[in-house]
Amino acid sequence: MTVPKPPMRDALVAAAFRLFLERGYEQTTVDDIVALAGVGRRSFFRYFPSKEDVVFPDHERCLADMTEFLGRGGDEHDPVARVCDAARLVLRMYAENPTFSVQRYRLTKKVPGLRTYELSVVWRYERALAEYLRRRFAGQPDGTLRADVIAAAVVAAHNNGLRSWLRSDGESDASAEVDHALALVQRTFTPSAGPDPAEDVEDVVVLVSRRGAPMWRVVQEIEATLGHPPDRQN
Amino acid sequence: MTVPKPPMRDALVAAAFRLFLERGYEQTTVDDIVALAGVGRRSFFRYFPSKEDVVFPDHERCLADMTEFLGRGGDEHDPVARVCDAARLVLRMYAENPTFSVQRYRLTKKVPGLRTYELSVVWRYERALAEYLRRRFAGQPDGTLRADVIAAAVVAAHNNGLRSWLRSDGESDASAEVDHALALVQRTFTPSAGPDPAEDVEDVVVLVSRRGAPMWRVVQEIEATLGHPPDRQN
DNA sequence: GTTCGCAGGGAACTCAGTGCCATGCGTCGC
DNA sequence: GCGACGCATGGCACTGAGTTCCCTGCGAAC
Repeated sequence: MTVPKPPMRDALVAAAFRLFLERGYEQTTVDDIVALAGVGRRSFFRYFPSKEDVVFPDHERCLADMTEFLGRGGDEHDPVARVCDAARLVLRMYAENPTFSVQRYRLTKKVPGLRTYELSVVWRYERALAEYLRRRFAGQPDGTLRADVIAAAVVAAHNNGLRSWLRSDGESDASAEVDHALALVQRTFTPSAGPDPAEDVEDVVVLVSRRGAPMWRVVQEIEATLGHPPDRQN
Repeated sequence: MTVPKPPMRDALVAAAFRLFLERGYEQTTVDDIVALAGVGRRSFFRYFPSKEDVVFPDHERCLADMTEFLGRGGDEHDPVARVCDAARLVLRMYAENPTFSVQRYRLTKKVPGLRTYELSVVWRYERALAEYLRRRFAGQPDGTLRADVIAAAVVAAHNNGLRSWLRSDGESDASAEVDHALALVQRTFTPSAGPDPAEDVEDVVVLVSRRGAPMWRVVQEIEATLGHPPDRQN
């Protein structure tokens, strides 16, 4: 894998952020960065495909981590809980370098180009989650639709918590914020999570009489059958 | 407002798409476009801030329409239903020019730069929806969180239906696809004020053997049992 | 007719990103 | 020890997007 870290890459990131912070992103040219880092211009683009990439130096690795996390099974767990855990990987990356994350947040908030770039990164996370859910929901009615919607909701909740933390300059409790946000999503999409500590589930047997009934009605019926009420809102 | 349509703008769009389709987006330079349209290069950037903008010539107007739609009251309706209706404005714009929309879809699917640009456009729609919901949910616990999540879910559902329609080359029923997708979201987030359209649902009978099973597993079983989308409301 | 305003044209510039090749440097084979 | 090879880096020139500044033509107003 990535055995030792290339020093040049880090030097470029450091130089870039120094200049971005003191004179702004758009006012800084790639030539400025490489001059400060003392390397050739061509080398910059060897490490970063574009000027924007230097602002998000670790997202590529994080995305790979998430893909790997979702790739290795976990199919015995609730799919929604699984993607929530996957989202927490991103939070962890942000939380590893609070000051860096806050600085970057301020940058992306100001510069439209960086905001757009960030969107494309977030989109890739969302697609990874959605693809996983699509696999888990394969064959189910509206499987891909539910997968897309849940993935989007998870990402939105995660970002809501994350940004709340970033706005506090990293003072608040990032995990608590995101956990709270993700809990809401999980509650919403896991149809009335009752005693959830899932163990042996082989012996689930279901009988539904009326095939034409709407799904939400079926769920309601199940909830009534199981005995715990659908704890709506809070 | 925009009294008569500027002919030059349309000429540029037409010329651009001719070239994009026959030789690809990245293989077409702005100089190629203005040469074909018979206008000066400078004029292109007067009408479109960037090369990408020529691919989405009407989104700016649509976004203004949505903002206006959400701006004028409607506060007596269900907020979720309201943003769903707002999302349908976008669908309508796509449906107005099916062939154009399908061509553009194929382009954006291939070209990463256009995909990214589209994301930034979609993001602005999502923000408009979220801002509206934040206003509606102001003062409520987790108001902004719920606003962000619901906006994301609505956009995801809309896009799911929209893309399904685009993939069918505009043959399927766009409204039906999107209505179906948005209905799922609305059902999920509207605090279940009872069975909504409530028709023949009395005869749903369910039997679940194992009470300790996780809810998601039960639902999965039900869906497998039903084997088909149970709630296709035509 | 002169003047004002404005839509468009055009040259020249900045800067991101790419392709090509030279250079330096360490390692391996002999 | 010596050439061969691979690899990281630097240098340079080129394309193409986007911008700045200024020119031209044309219609309306006075």
